[in-house]
Order: sequence, then structure tokens, then C-alpha cells
Amino acid sequence: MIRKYPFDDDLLENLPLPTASFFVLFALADADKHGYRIMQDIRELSGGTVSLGPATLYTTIRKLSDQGLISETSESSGDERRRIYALTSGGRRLLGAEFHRQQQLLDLARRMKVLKIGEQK
Amino acid sequence: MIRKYPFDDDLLENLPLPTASFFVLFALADADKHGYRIMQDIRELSGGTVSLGPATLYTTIRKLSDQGLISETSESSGDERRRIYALTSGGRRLLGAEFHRQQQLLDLARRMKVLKIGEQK
DNA sequence: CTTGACTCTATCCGTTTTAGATATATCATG
DNA sequence: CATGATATATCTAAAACGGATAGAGTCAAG
Repeated sequence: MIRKYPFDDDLLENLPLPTASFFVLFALADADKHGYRIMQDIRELSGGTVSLGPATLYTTIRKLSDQGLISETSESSGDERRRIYALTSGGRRLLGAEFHRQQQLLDLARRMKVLKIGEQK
Repeated sequence: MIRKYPFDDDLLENLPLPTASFFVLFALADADKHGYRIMQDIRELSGGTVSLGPATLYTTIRKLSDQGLISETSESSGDERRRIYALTSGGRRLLGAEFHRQQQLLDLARRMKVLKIGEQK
């Protein structure tokens, strides 16, 4: 059987990611962060179109943590309240799979000519 | 104020689209279709990762219809049971805005180097 | 100092979105 | 005419999401 990309089946089964989960993983991709910072960065990453409230944020963080996709680090930053999270290798792989799925879909849309080729400007 | 893309604000406020809504609009982008066909095409478009059950499908169709993003056409096809839907101009514009949002995000991920540039193979 | 704005985590509660099961009827094929 | 795919639809429950609220720690300005 031909596989275009080396993903486990159980990885694929988690796709597509819910919006909140996707953005939390995305926000953690470049650095370890605490919840409030994740919230701010998501707003910026998304150009303001996505902003999680505290309920969605902390609920999602707990869920991802339970699933082993992110983990709390032991490093302490100035502010003692902060709980800092990092992507696990599984989380990073899942995020990569989601990016890949999205790009595949956009490429397909272009081939179908339902998405104007450049779409830029 | 500088706008990168000429979208209404109220259009932006509907983004990101829920997965089911996005895929229904996407499936209707190349041709008018009835519900059952939309369901089949979504499974194919998504490479099997997304398959809506009847509940999600028809609930979503009704919602999009109420919002004026799709509309039932009057054309009849052989099978009398079929109710055929088409994208409205608003629906097409919203779909375009969603595609644009997704591509922007993927481009950003590449610039941040959290998405390996080719990701191919 | 202290006051007020911001930071930070957290939960309550309701709404929206999604999924499985089920129902009912029509169509196509052998 | 029977069997399986087609086709629409709803019931019920779970998952995802968002606003409101809470409480405590930080920090800068006066």
C-alpha cells in the first residue's frame, strides 16, 4: 500500500484538529509558554480572527495535557503563578500532520480551480 | 487603514468556519449537489479523514441555508427525492475568505520554521 | 505605600457543533 | 420482488466553544 506520508493511523484519526487544540499546539511550536501567553499569541498568530476565552483555553490545555500532546515543564520564570507548557514529540508530530492535511486540501482546491491560484494581494 | 484583502468585517467574523460547514461549502464549490452527494464528495475530498453522518450533514445544510450561504435550486434531476443545493455569492466569498485564512496561516508557519518548508514526500 | 490596571489560572453554565443510531421511503439491479 | 445503495430527516448525547465571573499575584505611577 502506498502512503504519501509516514503517519500512524491513530495519528490520522485525530484529524482534523478542533480549532482550539490546533492553535494551542501551533502557539507552542516555537517556544514553551504559559497559558496566558498562549492566549495572547493565538490572537496574534491568527491576525485577530481567533481569540480563546479562559474557559476554552484552560479546558483545551488540560485535554491536550491528558492526551500527552503537551506537558508541563519544571522550569520557573519570574512569575510564580505561571505554569509553563511544552509540545511533546507526539504533539509536534500531530501538529505537523494537521499542517500537512491543510496544505493538501488547499492544493486540491487550487487544482479544482475553486481557489484562485495566487489569491495573493 | 491597510487591508490585505477586501473582505467585509462581518465576513471575517464568521472565521474560522466549523469543519462541517467548511466542507459542505467546499463540496459545492465545483457544482450544485444534493445532500447525499455532498456527503460522498466530502469523504473523497478529505481523503477519508472527514465523513459527516446524516445528522451533521443535514443540520449543517439547514444552518447554511438559513444563513443564506447556500440555497436550494429549482432544477430537478432524475431522482425526485433529491434536494439540490448551490453556493450563493455570499457562500462563495466566505469560502474564499476561509481558504485565504488557512493559506495565510500555513505561510506564517513556514516563516516561523515550525512547518518544514516542503513537507512533501 | 497604595491604588488601579494588567496578569494568570480556574470554573460555572449555556450554546454551538458534531456523531451514532434510528426511521422511512425511493431507486436500481438481478 | 428482494436486496442493497440512495436519499432525507430527526432524536439523543457528547464534544467543543465562549461569556461571565472569581480570586489572587504583579507592576507601574503617583
